[in-house]
Amino acid sequence: MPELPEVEVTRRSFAQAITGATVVSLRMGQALRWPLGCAPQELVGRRVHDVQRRGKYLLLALQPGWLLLHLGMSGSLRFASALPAPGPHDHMDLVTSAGTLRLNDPRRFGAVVYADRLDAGMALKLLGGLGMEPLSDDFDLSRFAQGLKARRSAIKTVLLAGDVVVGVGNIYACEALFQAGIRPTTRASRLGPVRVQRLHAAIRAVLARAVARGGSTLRDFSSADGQAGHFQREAAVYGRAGQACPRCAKPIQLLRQGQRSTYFCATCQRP
DNA sequence: CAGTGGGCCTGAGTGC
DNA sequence: TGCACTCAGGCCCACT
Repeated sequence: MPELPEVEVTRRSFAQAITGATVVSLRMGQALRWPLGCAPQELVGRRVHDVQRRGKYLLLALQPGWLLLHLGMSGSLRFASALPAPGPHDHMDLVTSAGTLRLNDPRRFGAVVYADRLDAGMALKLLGGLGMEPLSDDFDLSRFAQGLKARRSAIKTVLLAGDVVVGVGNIYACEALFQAGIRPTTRASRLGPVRVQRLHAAIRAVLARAVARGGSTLRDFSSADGQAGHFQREAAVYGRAGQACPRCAKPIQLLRQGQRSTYFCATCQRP
């Protein structure tokens, strides 16, 4: 489940290698979440001059234009000079002068979208509503507090929604709330300044550490150079229902919020 | 208007 | 062994 750390680790694993390369061809396989938005051959000859990230989107800066990539839930990228023939779940091969960027995504929740510019059309629709970047200076404590104050739903739901802060998926929402000592069901608007500050710091800390560990490999995530992540070994609560809380040794609880599993410690995380 | 829940997908896991 | 069923979850969108 690629969340922000996995997407960032993926970005770092091929950004340097592809920067400066020229698109040789683009092959699209089965339909993904949205259509590409242009004819694949239109991209031939364009130079890739940067690989950026916004939330869980990877943004390939072309000259001219942008290629937006989203890994959905089961997507992963590979970048190599030689790849085997594409399999049934390989939905994109971006062949460049430096190597081929391949998207593999069994569940096809991912997306590859071309946009002339980021501030119009489909790109604006996808990126326009995104919240603050948690690992950048953009993640301002007072704006975070303001954003939470305006929301009456459960804090975990607000984190997942991504319009206050981006990139915090189910795993890292559970972990950050544990680290901050906040019950996932607590209404966001009821968090006081001290707990908001703790949560702000916890989100940064959890995500930064996950990036440093190469992300979480729950099923089969790996970065574009094939490296698996290791953060899942350090998870305090996620996926550990019934096991001892690392802080107080009481059993970790599991509940459903929306359609999602929430893991928490009823002792360490206060409503 | 904010909030909630459905649907998209397929592979792994479970129970009979 | 094999089949039917459930679950995993990011994100858009229809609905309340």
